[in-house]
Amino acid sequence: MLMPTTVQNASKQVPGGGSQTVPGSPPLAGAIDMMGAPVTFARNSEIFGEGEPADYLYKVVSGTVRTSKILTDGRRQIGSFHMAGDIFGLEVGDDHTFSAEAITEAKVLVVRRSALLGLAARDSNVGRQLWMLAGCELARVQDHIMLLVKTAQERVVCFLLEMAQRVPDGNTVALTMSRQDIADYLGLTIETVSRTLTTLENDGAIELPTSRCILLRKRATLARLNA
Amino acid sequence: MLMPTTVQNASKQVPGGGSQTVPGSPPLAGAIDMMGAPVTFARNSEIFGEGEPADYLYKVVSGTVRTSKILTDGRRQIGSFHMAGDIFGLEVGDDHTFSAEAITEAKVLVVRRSALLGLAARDSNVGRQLWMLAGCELARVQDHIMLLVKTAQERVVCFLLEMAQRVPDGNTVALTMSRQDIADYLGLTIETVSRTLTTLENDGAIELPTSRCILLRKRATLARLNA
DNA sequence: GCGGATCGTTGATCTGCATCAAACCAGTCA
DNA sequence: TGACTGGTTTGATGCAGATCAACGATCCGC
Repeated sequence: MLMPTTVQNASKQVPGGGSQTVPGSPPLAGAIDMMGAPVTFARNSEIFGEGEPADYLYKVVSGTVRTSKILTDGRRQIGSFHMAGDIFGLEVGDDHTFSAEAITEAKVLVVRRSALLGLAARDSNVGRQLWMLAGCELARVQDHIMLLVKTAQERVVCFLLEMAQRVPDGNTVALTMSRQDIADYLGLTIETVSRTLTTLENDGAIELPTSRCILLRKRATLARLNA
Repeated sequence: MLMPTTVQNASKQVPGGGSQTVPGSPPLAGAIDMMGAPVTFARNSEIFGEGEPADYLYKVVSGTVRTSKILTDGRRQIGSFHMAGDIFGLEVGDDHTFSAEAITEAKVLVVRRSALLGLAARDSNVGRQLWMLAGCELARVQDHIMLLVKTAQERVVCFLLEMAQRVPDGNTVALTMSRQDIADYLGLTIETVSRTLTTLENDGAIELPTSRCILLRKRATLARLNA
C-alpha cells in the first residue's frame, strides 16, 4: 500500500455526503470519522494488496471499492463492493486476505488499526462494535455463499436486489461496476450476466435505459425469482 | 432448541479427549471450559434451528456437528463441519443464521451467550478473543467462497486437504459425514462427489479402503489439483 | 467528424455437472 | 440364511452455463 504518499486530500474536515459524526453516534464510527485521514484513490488504483500487512482500515466516503482475490488459474473472485459509509480492510490476522481496488474514483478515511485496537482495549463499547463489525461482515459473506449455489438468474436477481437496497430510490440502480466486476462477484461470465439481464428485461421485470442503469419494475416477480 | 431437558451428562468434569483447560490457556477458552454445561446430542438431532434465538454458544468436546441452511427450493447448503475443540453457534445478531445438527453422537459444552458478553464487557482480553473468533470464522467462510467457484475436482480435493489438516495423522482421513453432507458442503451432487473420488483413486492420488476412510497418497498431486 | 479503445450484447457450439435410473454393498434384524 | 434398509457407486442422458467468435455502442483524443 502506498501510504501516505498518495494523499490527495489531507484536510481533516470530512466532506459532505458520507456519514457524519453526529452527537450520540456509536463510538467506533465516531472514532473513525475523527481519526481518519481522507485519501483519494484514482479509478482502478489499488488500495491494498492481498497478503500485505493490514496496518490500516478504511471507511468509504464516496465512490465504490471492490475487494478481490486472484486464483492460481488467473480467475478473479470479488468478495464485496463497498459504498459510502462502508468500512473495509479490517483484519483479525496481520495481513489482508483480499486486495482492494477503487472501482470509481474513491474518497476513503484511513485509520491505523493499532489505534482502534488500543481504543478497544480501553473502551469495551468499541471492542463490542469491532466484534459486531466482524459479525456483520460474516453475515454478508454467508449470504454470498448462499448466492453462489443458486442458478445464474437467481444470482443476478439477488445482486440487483442487494444493490437496490443500498441506494436512496430503491428501484433505480445506478451501477458503478462493470459487467466483469458483477460476473466475478457472482461466479459467472460476463456473457451470462448480460444474457440474464436481457432476459429479465424481455420479461418486463427490469428496464435497462443504459447498460449501467437498471430500473426494477416488478419487485414481486424479482423477489420470487430469488429462491 | 431443547435446553436443558436433553442434558444426558451434566457432570462438571470435562471428559478426556477434547481440549482441556490448562494453566495459561486463553481466557475465553478457559471461561467456556469452566462455565460450559456438557450436553450430549444423538446422531442426527438438531442442536439449534435457523432463526431461533441465539442464547447459547457451543464448543465441541467429541463428535461432529454441521451447520446448514435450507434454500426455498429445498436444497441444503452446509456452512461448516465442527469437530473437537471447535466453537460454534456464536452470533452477533440475536438469532441463529444457520441451524446445527449432530452428524455423529456429539458431546458439546453449552455456554450462555449473555455470560460471555458480560465477561467481555469487563475483560477486554475476552472481548478481543471474541473478536478473533469472529475473525477466524470469517476467514473460514471466505475460503468457502473460493471453494464454491472452483471445479468439482478442485472442490473435492480442497475438502480432503481441509479435513486432513484437522486430524492427527495428516494422511488418513476418517470421514464422519455422508456423501450427501460433503456434496451439500461443496455445492455438488453426491454422484459428482462419488465419481470424483473414484477418479482420484484411479489416478493413484488417494485410496478408499472403505467409503468413509480416505488415504491421501500423493499430497503434491493433490495440492496441484487445488488451484 | 473520425479512428481507436473499452465495454456490452448476441449468436453458435461445447462441456461439466446435474438428473434420472439402476445396481451394489454393508449392516441389521427376523 | 435371506430380506430389508440406508448409504454408495456406476451408467446414460440432458441442460445450464462456459467458451469462442463476431458485432454494436459509447466514449475518448485528435
